[in-house]
Amino acid sequence: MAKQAASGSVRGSRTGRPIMALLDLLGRRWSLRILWELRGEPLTSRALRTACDEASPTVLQARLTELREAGFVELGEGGGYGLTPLGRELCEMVMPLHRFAERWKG
Amino acid sequence: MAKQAASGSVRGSRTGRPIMALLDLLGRRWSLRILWELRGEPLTSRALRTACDEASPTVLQARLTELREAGFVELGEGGGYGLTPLGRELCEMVMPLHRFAERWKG
DNA sequence: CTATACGCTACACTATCTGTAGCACGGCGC
DNA sequence: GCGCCGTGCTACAGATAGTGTAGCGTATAG
Repeated sequence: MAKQAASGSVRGSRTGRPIMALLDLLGRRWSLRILWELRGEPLTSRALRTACDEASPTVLQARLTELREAGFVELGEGGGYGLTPLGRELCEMVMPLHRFAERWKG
Repeated sequence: MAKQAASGSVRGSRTGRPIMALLDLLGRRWSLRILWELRGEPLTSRALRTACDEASPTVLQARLTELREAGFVELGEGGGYGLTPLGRELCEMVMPLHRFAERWKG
């Protein structure tokens, strides 16, 4: 499953506008969550799975591959997934959501 | 479809942490896109559908209901969907993604 | 009474996600 | 060598969510 990931066109990028591709990529299940859970130090695939409420490894692996192809996540040499500088930058934009969420459902 | 939306628990909020509920809500297909398309003036359901690349009305309607229950979107008296103050605030956090996306896939 | 547009829904089909199991590879103790 | 874990990653059946087309009920015109 999950095949046509990032290389040339992500679903939603039919218009060619990068923002649409990004919105689509982040709008898939667990994408935002993965970015969020990786905000600290790198996690192994299993630690990530635990952090993500035991989501099925199938999707996690698919998202991880997509996010890697997009250049946001990388697999460290000694194992464990971490954010690339680009991914960390993206993560910075997600962080404010934390405080927002607290106010939203407090 | 689309039943257990926002009221008490959104999928992913099993831990009770608001950020997870928000991340989950925004991580559904078209959620972010809808927020993005509504950044300007209110749109009618059909205009929104057109803006969203002719996505099926089924999901759009489902997302719209969820976002309305979450308090981010509202249906104006004379028709047309617009952002609530809270939704506009959330949208402000999505906006920076535009420039980021441009640099990402230039 | 048409004609149009609104928000919204039904329904069959397809894509995507879930949950459980298990693979190949690599270290580590024995 | 041997098992024993822990990696990253995959298979596959069943469940869920999304797609695309059609159409409803209401309202506002002409």
